[in-house]
Amino acid sequence: MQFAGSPSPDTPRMFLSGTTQYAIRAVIHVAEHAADEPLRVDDIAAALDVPRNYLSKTLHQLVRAGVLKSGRGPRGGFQLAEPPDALTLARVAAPFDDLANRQCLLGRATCTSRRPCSAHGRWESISTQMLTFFGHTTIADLMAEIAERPSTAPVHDRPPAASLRTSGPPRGRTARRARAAP
Amino acid sequence: MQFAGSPSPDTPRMFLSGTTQYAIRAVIHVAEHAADEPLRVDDIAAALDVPRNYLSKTLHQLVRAGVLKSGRGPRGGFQLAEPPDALTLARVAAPFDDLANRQCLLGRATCTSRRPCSAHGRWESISTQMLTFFGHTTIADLMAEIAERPSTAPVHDRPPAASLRTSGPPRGRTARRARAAP
DNA sequence: TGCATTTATCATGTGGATATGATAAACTCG
DNA sequence: CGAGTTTATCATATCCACATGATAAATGCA
Repeated sequence: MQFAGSPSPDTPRMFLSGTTQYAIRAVIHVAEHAADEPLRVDDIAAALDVPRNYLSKTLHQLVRAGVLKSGRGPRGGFQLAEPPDALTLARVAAPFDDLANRQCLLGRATCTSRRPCSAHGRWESISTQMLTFFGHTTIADLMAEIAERPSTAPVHDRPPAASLRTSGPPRGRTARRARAAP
Repeated sequence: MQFAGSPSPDTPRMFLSGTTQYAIRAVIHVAEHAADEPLRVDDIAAALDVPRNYLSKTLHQLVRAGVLKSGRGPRGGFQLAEPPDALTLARVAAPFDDLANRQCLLGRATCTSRRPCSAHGRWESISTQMLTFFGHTTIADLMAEIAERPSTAPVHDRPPAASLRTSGPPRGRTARRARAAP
């Protein structure tokens, strides 16, 4: 099956907004790092290759949404506010994109669940599957396996990760970031 | 399951662009009318409750795409260029929204079919179903039954719809369009 | 032919998503 | 405390989807 070879717009319309994509990727990236060491915006932005200042604002929204924790100053940065298997994509996307509230496929003002339009029923099953996907898939599901660990083991049975900083040992701070300060 | 009660944006992001929605609805509306009488922009815009001039431009793009035919002057207007069961949603949407070319869910530049990102496989099956939906659903599938019809019958167990008009009896043509010209 | 009708095209406006740069505020540590 | 680091916030800038209004071009008909 091969859709019409029309001219079509340059940038295909994305399912998730750019900001939502940034948010999910950022949370995944944070989750893939040691939980006891916060990640700075600069590092996240560099890793994702997205604009730093814009990402900063986006991360802040995730903090307000309770997805991330943040701290300022030296040793500041971002950490997960909850374990990765508790963070669904819907939860991460919520501040930017209300996935649950997608309405009539054709934008008909008169289309309701009472009087659905002709496209409604046909689209609904797919639409429902999408909601389920975003509601059930968690950040843990999308994390790359870190270091040693049976490659496909579910994230569940991992040790509690030392209570997310707040008290852990200083841990060296071995010269990450070779950026020369001017 | 109940997504986070976040503030969330005012206008939920639509799956199809507004213009694509206009286009599909317009084509359905044209298809629901007698094939031998062109429909004017004013009538279509009024029926869909969308801005007239903008719709005009959109309809013209459908003409260039071979979905509609148009004529100017008195007795001008728009008609289908092909029978409704030959017009898939993908075909109608193509000039505005390249559905087939949706890329990585998370917008990752490095995500390819060779090296898919962690979200890729999980999303793919849903994504594929959407493509199939738009590639298989036709305008004929979405047309309201014209004239007499059992009011709430589910769409399934309906008789095959008599090869979808194209040759049925003229079916009345009772005084449409009562606009008094000034 | 001349006029009314209707689509085609052009010029421009508006709002939101995305992005940038500068400044303020909070935090750590010598 | 004071200096350096890092997030939080503010003030704009840009681009595109969507929209508006005016004008041009084509068509049918008296």
